Amino acid sequence: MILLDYKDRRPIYEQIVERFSELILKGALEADSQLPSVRNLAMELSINPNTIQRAYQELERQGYIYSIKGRGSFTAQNEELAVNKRKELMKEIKKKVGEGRDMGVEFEEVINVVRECYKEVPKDD
Amino acid sequence: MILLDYKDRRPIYEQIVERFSELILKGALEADSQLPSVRNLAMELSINPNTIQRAYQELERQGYIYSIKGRGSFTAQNEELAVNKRKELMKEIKKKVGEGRDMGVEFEEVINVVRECYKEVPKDD
Amino acid sequence: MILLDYKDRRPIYEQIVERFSELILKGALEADSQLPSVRNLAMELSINPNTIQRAYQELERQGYIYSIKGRGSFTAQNEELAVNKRKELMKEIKKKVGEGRDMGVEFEEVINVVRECYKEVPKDD
Amino acid sequence: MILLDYKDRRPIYEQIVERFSELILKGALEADSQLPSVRNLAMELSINPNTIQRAYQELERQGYIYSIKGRGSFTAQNEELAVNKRKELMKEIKKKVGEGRDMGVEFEEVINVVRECYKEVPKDD
DNA sequence: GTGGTCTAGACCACG
DNA sequence: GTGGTCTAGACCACC
Repeated sequence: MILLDYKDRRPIYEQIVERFSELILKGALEADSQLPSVRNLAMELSINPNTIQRAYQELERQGYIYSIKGRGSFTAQNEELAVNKRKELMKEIKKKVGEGRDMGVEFEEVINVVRECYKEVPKDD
Repeated sequence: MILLDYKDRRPIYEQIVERFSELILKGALEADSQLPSVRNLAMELSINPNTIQRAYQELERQGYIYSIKGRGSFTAQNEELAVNKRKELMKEIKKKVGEGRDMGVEFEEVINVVRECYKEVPKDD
Repeated sequence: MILLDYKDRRPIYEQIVERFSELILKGALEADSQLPSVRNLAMELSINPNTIQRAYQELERQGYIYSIKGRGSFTAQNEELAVNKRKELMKEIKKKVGEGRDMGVEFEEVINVVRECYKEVPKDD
Repeated sequence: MILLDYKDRRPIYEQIVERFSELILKGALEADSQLPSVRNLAMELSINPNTIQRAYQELERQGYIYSIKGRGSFTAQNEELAVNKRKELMKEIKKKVGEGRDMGVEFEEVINVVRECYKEVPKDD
């Protein structure tokens, strides 16, 4: 469910946050479904529970999940978050495309890449 | 020429590296033109010369510039670098577009964003 | 009668305590009226009877209710409690107003807020 | 500068966050002035550096301070934050006054308390 | 020196 | 069992 990349410069907790937020935004996790417990996930990934704790806390702060002491952590499925994320994503794409244009990438080349993406069959991993 | 953002999470030297590599790749700096000396640039930006030194080292390591002892540092204008950078950029765009697709962004929406980018007059920032 | 907020950071039992003490202090519950039984309330709220038990214990400890073995729990309508609560409330208001003053809130602004509160028709929530 | 209350139910890091945000909002700390280093403050308060780290991280997240690796942490003096905080404060006061009203506190009593607050000479502690 | 991340292990409150 | 806080101590990147 979660794959860690220790060579990645980003901290582990951030990778976990990104992975879960992705799953939630894609709708791969249903609303109010329970996440693995802090201790279990820590064992599974062979890392310290504190690191999971931190990731979950960040996810809660960002509105992706909510945690109840003594019960567990659950997905929040906030539609507003998804909208914002999509907007942000489009902005990033725009920025990247702009950079490419400045470096001499042709319009058709970009279009082809986009077309390729949408040819593929969407897959949940 | 260089604007530092102290509130940016990235280290200063990385900001400098990115700025120069951008200028070089976009062709804003001609080949073999001389960069400001470590000491001058450090003074101008009011930062430690070590930080500039580190940025220049990194730029040299990546092939963007070359240094001649006692003479200074010069832009390398390496075409291979530009090709790689463009490839990398396209990969990133592909990844972002894929994410958008998984989150329900429509094909046309992406195409429109790309079109918009190419309608604008290219500008240096 | 009782609404639980699972996303609230405060423990369930504390929410129950607060709700009952509020009802009692406001006079919404008459003196010596019987509270729902631990078992019934637990069923109604779909939570563990232990949690209700704990809430009732806390309410008894604070003097809001009294329990008779085999009979049930009853409201205490303790006038002293109400006086203390009012004093505590005034202290809190004083503290908040002081904070506001330190942050530059004008005297008139506070007075207006207070006036507004007393213009409204009192409502039970 | 910071006083910890170990009897307080709130976690230590939260007390630190509150204290600093108060000082910043009141203007007791000038903009861009350096905060004590994580290690120093930890030593001074005889607590673990991680706890300070967490407090500073939270302060940064909320926009009260900004931290630069290798340099230190600095106050941000964000005016928007102050405005929001004042609004929030007025809301809280309104709520408390409403509670008091429901419990039989007279209008004049509240007004007197407010007047008292504004009679006092403002003091920084 | 600075902030930032992580581990190991403990204790608490909650259900 | 659950999440939340804290300590002690380590290592890293940055300046």
